[in-house]
Amino acid sequence: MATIKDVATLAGVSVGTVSRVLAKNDTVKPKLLAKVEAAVKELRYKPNAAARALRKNKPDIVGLIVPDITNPFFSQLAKHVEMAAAAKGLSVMLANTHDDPQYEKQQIETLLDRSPLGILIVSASEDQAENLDTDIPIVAIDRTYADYPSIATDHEESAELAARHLLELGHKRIGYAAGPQGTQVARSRESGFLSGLKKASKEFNIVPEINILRGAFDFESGEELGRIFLGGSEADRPTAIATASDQQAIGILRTARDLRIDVPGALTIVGFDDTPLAALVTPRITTIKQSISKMANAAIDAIMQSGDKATDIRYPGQLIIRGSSGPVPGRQK
Amino acid sequence: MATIKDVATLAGVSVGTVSRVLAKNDTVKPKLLAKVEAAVKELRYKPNAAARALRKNKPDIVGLIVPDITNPFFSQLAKHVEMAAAAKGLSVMLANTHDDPQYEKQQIETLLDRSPLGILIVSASEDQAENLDTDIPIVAIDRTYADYPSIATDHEESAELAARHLLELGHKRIGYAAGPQGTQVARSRESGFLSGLKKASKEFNIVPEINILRGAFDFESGEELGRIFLGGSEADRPTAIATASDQQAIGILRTARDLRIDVPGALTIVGFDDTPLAALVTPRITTIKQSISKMANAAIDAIMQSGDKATDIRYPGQLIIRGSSGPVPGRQK
DNA sequence: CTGAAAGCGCTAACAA
DNA sequence: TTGTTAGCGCTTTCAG
Repeated sequence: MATIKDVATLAGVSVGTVSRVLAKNDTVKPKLLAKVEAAVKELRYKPNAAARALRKNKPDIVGLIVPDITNPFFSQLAKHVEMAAAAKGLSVMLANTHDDPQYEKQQIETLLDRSPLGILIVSASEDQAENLDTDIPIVAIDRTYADYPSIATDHEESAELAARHLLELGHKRIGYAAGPQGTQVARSRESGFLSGLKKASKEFNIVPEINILRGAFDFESGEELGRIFLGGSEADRPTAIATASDQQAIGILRTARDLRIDVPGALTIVGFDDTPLAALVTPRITTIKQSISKMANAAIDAIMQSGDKATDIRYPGQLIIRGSSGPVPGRQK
Repeated sequence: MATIKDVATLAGVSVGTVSRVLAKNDTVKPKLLAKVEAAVKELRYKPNAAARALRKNKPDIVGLIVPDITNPFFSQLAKHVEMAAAAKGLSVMLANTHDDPQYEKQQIETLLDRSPLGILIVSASEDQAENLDTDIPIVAIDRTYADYPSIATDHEESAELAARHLLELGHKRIGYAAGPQGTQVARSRESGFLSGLKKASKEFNIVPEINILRGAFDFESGEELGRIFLGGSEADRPTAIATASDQQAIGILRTARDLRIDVPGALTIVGFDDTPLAALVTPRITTIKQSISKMANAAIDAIMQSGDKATDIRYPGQLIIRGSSGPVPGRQK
């Protein structure tokens, strides 16, 4: 590979001059400028990123750590992070933790070794995590991570939206499929749902019977919980189930279909996340949408500000009403 | 940030010695080694990646360029690439092209500027692309890219599997939802399906009537094509439709459901890719599975060999039979 | 406006 | 076994 020296020699100028034209420093005479540009072209010269980084000591990559890029929510996040980063001239380094705190630690270390501008993390270890021994700014997305600033949807408030929606539709026997209790995000959604129920209870004059079941965020867990929720007689089982994730919701939908329970006729289902999947199944799932692009942009901004003011940011979720939710059976439309 | 010099000073040794212990060079006396390690710890010393890269001139990142990380197939690919890379001590840089050849070019350029070990690309521009002006090894995955070696599923042969499956089930009126003709991969799958039909035609003694419709790979396109395929009378419309992607298959499934056409009772649907989605919908979709992890590993290997022997690799696809395919209506099970 | 030269932090000879 | 030192390719003073 050609170096800046080669270019300088070929153009008959000094390396300083070449560097100047590369930096678009306008203090170079047109004549020399042309010569240099010609030389650059001829030698197919590409400045060496490592040398530049070393000299300027200003990294232009950000690390993104997610539990599993295969999860639609995270892949959307990755996409938006990449876009937000690209808009600022940053590149993103991707790492998966496979939901393993041990592996997560390792991934963070190797990422840190690359001395990035900062690290964005959707943690698998959440609050058990300890603060890192580094000056590189770290910001948590979607969940918390140790004491680092976190940017997320207001899970509590968002889950309230779902609760309110169900009561508004007249549902009384309500199920809630919660996420793993080890995660802050699952706990927030659950408590938010409960408090939402309480608040809306007065407004709609309904005292709901609530049944909470807990599992993982994934599809299989949804199926499983669904079987428990829907195993009872028609008079016993919930007429509406809210969940902590779209995957759970879809799992429950499957179970409902297996049991020949009509959705939304006999059962209303509400998801969380608004993953693309939610709009693909039949019926399309009513869910809570998170502002992924806003979070991504805020995260990049936070990193670029070197995380000077380490403030948490919360974005409201948005209720997206689709085909999977309807009025309680027996009530006129 | 502390430098190697600081460590050397604190430990009372030379930078060379520090460098040696960092390199795990065993020619350092235990006494000094201990001192150095203590100093490293105390100063929280982290070697500077840029300086190291500059000096060694051996990059340890690979670039991965995909049209859209949000596409389940690509996110799975990204996951496996990341894993394969991590196993070799490499990190991966992610870039999306949003299916835009213009943007793709740009992404490649910025990636190239980071002088990675190599670049893995699932191209959006495919064969229209020109070879790049660089020595950095590039390998195409899933599709071709200019003249670079490509690692992919044998789309032709895999599509034949689908064709054979349909004929084996006794289907005669067959639809094929092809992908965009601008992509090699879509063309291969289509021609493979056709030739598979021809081959199996003798074996099963069926002369199929084939109807080909073309669209994008996505879900919406599937719905649209589905409406055309299934718009005719029951006697006219196909009893089986194979597709170029799972998304198309799911789109068609949706249409079928809207039209109250039973799957697989009245219509068999076969997808392609075996994305997680395929197993989530009802009924689960029969599809062709690609060996993503094998491709990812082969790609990383190819990059690490500096692409000396630029050979294409093709992996066979695998027919995954699930609920969306059944015998032609009227035939006994 | 341009050239010369001093490093950025690190590794790898080469000496000692 | 350890210290010294010459760069890796680039940017950026500082002179001129």
